[in-house]
Amino acid sequence: MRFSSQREAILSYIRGVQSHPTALDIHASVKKSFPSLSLGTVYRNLNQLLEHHLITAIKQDEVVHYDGNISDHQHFRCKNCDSIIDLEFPVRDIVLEHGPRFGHEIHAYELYMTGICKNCKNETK
Amino acid sequence: MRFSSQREAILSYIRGVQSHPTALDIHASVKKSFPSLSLGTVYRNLNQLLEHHLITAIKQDEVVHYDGNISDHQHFRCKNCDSIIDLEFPVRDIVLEHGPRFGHEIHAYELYMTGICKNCKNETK
DNA sequence: TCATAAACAGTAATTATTCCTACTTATCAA
DNA sequence: TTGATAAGTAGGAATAATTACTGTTTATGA
Repeated sequence: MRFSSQREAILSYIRGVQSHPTALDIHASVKKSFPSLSLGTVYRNLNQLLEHHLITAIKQDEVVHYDGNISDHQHFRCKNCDSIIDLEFPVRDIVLEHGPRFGHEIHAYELYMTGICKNCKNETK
Repeated sequence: MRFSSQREAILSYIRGVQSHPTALDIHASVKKSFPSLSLGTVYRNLNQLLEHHLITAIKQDEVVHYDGNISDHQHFRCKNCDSIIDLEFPVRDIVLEHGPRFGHEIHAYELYMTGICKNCKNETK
């Protein structure tokens, strides 16, 4: 995989934010420094970066969100403000403990939660 | 919510299979007994059934899959044969145990796994 | 420096899902 | 049992996220 300046800009943008941006978000932001950046290029690069495991995708929503944090963690989406928040649960442990008895080869897992985030909960009080 | 014959046919089809069908699958199958059934009707009913918690949706794939089993369970998708298999992990326990310390109100959770299923693993041996 | 494979921009195409409209049907009160 | 009406349906148009295509540009290794 080559590293074009567009690709680097896209990757460093994703790595630099906590917000789990969508392809459109990424396009809008990176376009500021690359005015000619096309949306197709964003998608192509996202797929390349995914294939090389440099980023991950969150697909539970209608739109795909991307995450530059590739450490083992989970996601929580607030139904009120729609933000996606990183959380850490010991999912790996229960997958390793209970997984083997089903007989399948489990390569990856993902725990996704929804509800009302701390901020929204306090605001409505 | 009224119960039209189409709606009943769609629900009983989903409840009667283990395969986690897509809207197209459901349309194709239920159309055999309701030749005039339109795809729009299938989608509208799926959304109604979801709202009333009579079915659940699996959104990790490119296409949405539907599940008539509303008990607490998890899903595993085989990357080889693409089938989705029900599994039971004690996810509820770790969400109840570790969830509260983050301060968010967790309403729902979903653990999704991918890998190679038992059958495909044995076939390639 | 050059050859070439990969990447790019721009645009067209695809596809799952939703929306819209006119018609039909289930339900419930009189 | 009959009407009124709100909900449901079929069929097709519209939407929107994503992918594919084309001709041009650029990164990389020899």
